[in-house]
Amino acid sequence: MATSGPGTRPTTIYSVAQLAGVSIATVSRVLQGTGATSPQIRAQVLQAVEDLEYVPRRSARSLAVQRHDAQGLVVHDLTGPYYSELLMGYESAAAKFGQSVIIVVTGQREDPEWAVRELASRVDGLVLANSTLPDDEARALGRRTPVVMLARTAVPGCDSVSAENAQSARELTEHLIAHGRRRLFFVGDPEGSPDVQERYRGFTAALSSSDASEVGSAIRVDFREHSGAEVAAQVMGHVNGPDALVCANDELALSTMKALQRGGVKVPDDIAIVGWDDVMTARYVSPGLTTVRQPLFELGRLAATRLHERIAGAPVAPEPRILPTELVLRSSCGCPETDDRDVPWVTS
Amino acid sequence: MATSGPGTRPTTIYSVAQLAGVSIATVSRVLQGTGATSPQIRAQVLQAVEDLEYVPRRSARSLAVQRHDAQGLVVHDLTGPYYSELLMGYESAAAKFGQSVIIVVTGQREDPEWAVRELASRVDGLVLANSTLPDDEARALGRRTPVVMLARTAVPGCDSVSAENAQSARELTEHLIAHGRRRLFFVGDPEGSPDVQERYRGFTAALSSSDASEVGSAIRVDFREHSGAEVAAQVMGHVNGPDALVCANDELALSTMKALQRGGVKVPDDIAIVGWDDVMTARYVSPGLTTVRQPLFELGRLAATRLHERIAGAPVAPEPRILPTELVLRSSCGCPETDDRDVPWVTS
DNA sequence: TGCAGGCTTGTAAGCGCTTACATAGACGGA
DNA sequence: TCCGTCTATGTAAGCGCTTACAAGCCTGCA
Repeated sequence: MATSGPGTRPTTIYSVAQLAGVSIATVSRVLQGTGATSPQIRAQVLQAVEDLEYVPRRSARSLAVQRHDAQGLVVHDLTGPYYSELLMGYESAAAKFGQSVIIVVTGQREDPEWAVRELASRVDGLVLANSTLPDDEARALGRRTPVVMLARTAVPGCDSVSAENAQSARELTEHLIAHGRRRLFFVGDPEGSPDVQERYRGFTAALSSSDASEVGSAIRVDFREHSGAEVAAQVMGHVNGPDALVCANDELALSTMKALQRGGVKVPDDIAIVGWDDVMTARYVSPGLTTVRQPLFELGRLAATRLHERIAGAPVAPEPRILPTELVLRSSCGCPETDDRDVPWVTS
Repeated sequence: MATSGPGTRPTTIYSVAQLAGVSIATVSRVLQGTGATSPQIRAQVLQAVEDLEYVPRRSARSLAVQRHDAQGLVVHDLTGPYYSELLMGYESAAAKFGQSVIIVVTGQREDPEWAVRELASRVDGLVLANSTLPDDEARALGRRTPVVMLARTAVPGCDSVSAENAQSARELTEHLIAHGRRRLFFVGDPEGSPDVQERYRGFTAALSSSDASEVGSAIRVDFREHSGAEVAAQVMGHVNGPDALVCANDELALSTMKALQRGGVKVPDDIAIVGWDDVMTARYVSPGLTTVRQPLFELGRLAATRLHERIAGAPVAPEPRILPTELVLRSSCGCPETDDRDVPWVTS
């Protein structure tokens, strides 16, 4: 029979106690399930709660118990399929632990550090993704609250989860070399993020232990889709241009591939192209894009889980947790076209 | 020189006051910028704040001022490009207002209503997307806290923002009819969401005011990518099957198209296919997918803005706010292949 | 010299909830 | 019948912050 119109004072634990004819302590005990209560009283309280549509104020509870039951997730941006799946994994795990998740996107912020500090004051712990805060700031945070690093280089005193990069990059590159490619270029900016840096490392490692002629330099461009045209222009100018492109992510790979095709270049005959992430588009284009699949959902889930453990008192894990990735061979690398029935519909 | 190791009591406004040699009220005033303070004292306080790395506890402040500076966003899931862009728009606007955003994904929850109630107790207002809570529950919430409906049918007493559906669906359908298509089917489940329902309405409206033979029934399948094969199977069985498919979203359209092509059906010659959302893949496949572009970023931003206004005391808008969508004609509908240079890289 | 009035600062009362501790019954054994 | 033990409930002291109000100080004018 909630009579909480606008203007009425909102219902508090006091209203409930009054209606049920008990003290607020009893109401609290009934609601928390802590302390013994007689069935009789419990029923009365529950009835009053229902009548009043009472929901305890989180802030009051947080203040009293010094706990927020919330986790903070700090990412640089949210564009692309990468983050939505990560976020799904994260949220679902957090939900399972009864934790809310508060998101901060630092990309466009004028003052990310402030935003994160403010965030830290309303959660029990933080997950920091790459390209959000500098390491020293992260470490400082780690001293005051549980922090889990996501897809970034480990920082002492903080947990860290990420997907494997260098090894898969190496395998991917070796795969291209096995296809007979010799003039391989890396596309993307290794300085841009630790992930890309690792991939570049794997790329050069594969090259240096092979007889591929070029030293595998990088075509440094921005991460996103619009860089493709730029790359294609650079590539098509050369007489002795690359015969294989290892791109830092799929968006880059796809847009480059499209720009090249539009310019009359045959993929993979003239140039092989591979990417990273296995976005949806990768399996729809022609030729299918060879790429590396990251367990994004799992990564998100793991981050949430680790943070929850830390919040619950677990010590910092000594070693970073690195999830394995998976080569997805389609035909942009030179492999024969397949039916690609292995679509990851049942990922999680 | 923060000495806040584990074990030390965390720094509060009291520590700061003590270190600065003033009362907590003064610290508060300096930090809030409310009330006059002498430059002298202010400097001392600020210094102490810095030394202690003090950040006010949000929960204490929220309790005192009865405000959270946070908004809740409730969505059914987060998969696909739809939500990531929406979320970007939402978060960026909220950040501009100094609001945190807490996300709840109802899709996998055992008890969404509880989750939302709990959410409501830690924010100043809520945005409810479609397929999350039933209308009556939404209305009930709207009575206790500002609520903005997102992409769902308007509920009296709540604001509402969404993208236009019926009219574009109608235009899309008429476009197919203009291409000479006569046996049009809708793919997707109109019962599934208000959005789809609207699109179906536009679809049938276009048909009934034309001479297209079929009455335009719907092939009812689930929203997501995996339904494509199912649709293709149904379609290919018929002798006099459809010559055009209007799909509820791009994932459905794309997977159906792929399955059909794999089965030897020519798109658009044998069957035209159109979708909805203009996901990234739509411009990479061949033939390019004709679809409808929704202003997702803008939609998110608008929702956040409207909610913020409501929280600030603005009254409920009498009319739902409906953003225009845009037909993106590529070639899966039968239009000649274009270069499709109009990629929306500069959307926002 | 005295005092009104404007600044600055301190005091203390909440905000709504949890929980340690006190208290009052109920029950059973001697 | 009395008392010790439990058990169910109430009392009240915080949690850390804001803010109305009181109080003290200084300035300038009569």
